Amino acid sequence: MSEQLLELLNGAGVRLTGPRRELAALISKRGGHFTAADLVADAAKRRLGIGRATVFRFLDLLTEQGVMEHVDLPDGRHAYVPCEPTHHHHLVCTRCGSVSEVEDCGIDSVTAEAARRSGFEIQSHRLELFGRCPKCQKVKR
Amino acid sequence: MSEQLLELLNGAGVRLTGPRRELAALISKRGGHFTAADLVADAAKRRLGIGRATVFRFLDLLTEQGVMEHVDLPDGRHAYVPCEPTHHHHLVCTRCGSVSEVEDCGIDSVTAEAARRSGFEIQSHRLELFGRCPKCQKVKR
DNA sequence: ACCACATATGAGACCCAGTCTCATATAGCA
DNA sequence: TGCTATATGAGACTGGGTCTCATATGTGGT
Repeated sequence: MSEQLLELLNGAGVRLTGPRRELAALISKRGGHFTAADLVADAAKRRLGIGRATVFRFLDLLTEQGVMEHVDLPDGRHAYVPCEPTHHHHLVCTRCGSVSEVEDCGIDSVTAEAARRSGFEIQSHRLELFGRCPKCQKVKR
Repeated sequence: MSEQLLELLNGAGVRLTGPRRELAALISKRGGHFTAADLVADAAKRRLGIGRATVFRFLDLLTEQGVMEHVDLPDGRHAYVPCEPTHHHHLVCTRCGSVSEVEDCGIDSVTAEAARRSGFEIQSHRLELFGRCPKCQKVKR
């Protein structure tokens, strides 16, 4: 799983450094979303000596490569989520934090309709869905 | 326009204080979105002696009342936008910053489809559309 | 019109996420 | 193996937002 990340970076003209390997492993060990602070804490816990700046730089790098994205949780916190480098939307479980991806599910007709009504020329959009994943639906509320 | 805000607050068991009246006026004077820093600067420019904390508290208050919302601009900046207290989505002009609202444009079928495919039970969603408003489309790029 | 008191305020310290700088280290090619 | 562009860590810095606490003020009851 973290090999995928490294492989991708390899093909993108970036160096495969020690810190990057370690961070890739930490990220893949966390399923779902996490905050930058989580990752910094993970690294600190293992005494890897990785600086905050390096963590943020790595997250930026992954984001540029399209395998990481920002999500704003319903409570306003910022999270990062690993994902496929194609256009898609996120389904975030508000209980366990896991994230699924859905491809376009007919959103184009929605944006077209919004454009028609408003006169806007729509360039991009952001859709985030929050709810309970199948596993968490089974847990009593 | 700012009367609407004040009227609403009046009915919500909050006090109509001087600073709140002034902030309501400043907000209604700005169409579209603005950042908290903008509002702080507006107040400072008029030497109203309003503290930062008061500005943020007022924005929170309006958000609780549903007449103000957070929007994350495509460039990552945080903005506040005044809006109707019903469920809707925002169309943000990336050139002039104006904001329009659109009501549900068939998004329910999209969320239903996403739920079907993923097994998630969807509780809420957030959709933001970015583009050019009718006025800005006429300006040469 | 006044009072009492809950609620709101301003000032500034504080916190957290993220960025920048710069001297040092290192991946990866020749 | 050695060279050099690229990446790193430390820590200062920024910007958005929160907290505290002593003071001020709106408002309901008289």
